[in-house]
Amino acid sequence: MTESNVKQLSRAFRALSNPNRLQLFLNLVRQGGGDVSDGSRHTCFLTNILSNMNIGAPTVSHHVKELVDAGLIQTERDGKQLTCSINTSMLQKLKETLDLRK
Amino acid sequence: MTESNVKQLSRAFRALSNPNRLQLFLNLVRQGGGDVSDGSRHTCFLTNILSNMNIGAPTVSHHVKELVDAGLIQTERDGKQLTCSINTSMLQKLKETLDLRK
DNA sequence: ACTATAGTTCGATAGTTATCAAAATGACGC
DNA sequence: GCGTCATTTTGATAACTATCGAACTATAGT
Repeated sequence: MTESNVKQLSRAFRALSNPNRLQLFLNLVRQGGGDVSDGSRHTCFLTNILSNMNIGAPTVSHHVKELVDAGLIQTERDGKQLTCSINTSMLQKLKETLDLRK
Repeated sequence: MTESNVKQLSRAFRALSNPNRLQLFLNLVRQGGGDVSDGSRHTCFLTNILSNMNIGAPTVSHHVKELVDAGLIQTERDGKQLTCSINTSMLQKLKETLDLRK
């Protein structure tokens, strides 16, 4: 495992290390019902999330950016709103990292 | 998923969110060759780790404590040295959390 | 008891992070 | 172009973290 690989992984773990951000991410992941064939697309409605969680819009925006920077999701503007898609390959990498066998 | 569950998970992710600490943890995990039947026991030789990594003893000690507090490992004194065992059920939890199918 | 080795605790510091309120941007419909 | 909704940027602040050197504790061998 190279040093830069470790850095990348730790960055992703960091993105999941804040309770609110993890909750946000899990909302995305669990939300399912993706409108894209590979099932990786989920709508990400910041105001919606906002009403479910106890944090302000700027903070949500910040958290989304962190998740993007960590390579866990991508975002795309869709009119006034955002659409987020989960980066499944990064998820896979994280799971493999946590695997004892191998 | 309860709020306290999310907190617990985010805590574990946080423990893996520092490159040096993640490297340390991976060393333990990959080290294998456990001397215990379930394969979950690994020797954790802080001075050894110390020479492989570029951080001081107090810092290593701190990182180990963080991993313990996060529920990722347990430690036991064995003479002058430490023995660490991986908490496989916590690893399992983390992997499940990252699972899209659920 | 003395020494060497392994690890921990303490105190300090520089850097990072989560959060907010306020202001700014972008998109849409009228 | 104006108002409104959704999100972002900016600037500030309080809290947290990684790291170190120095001092400390614990264990084992002589």
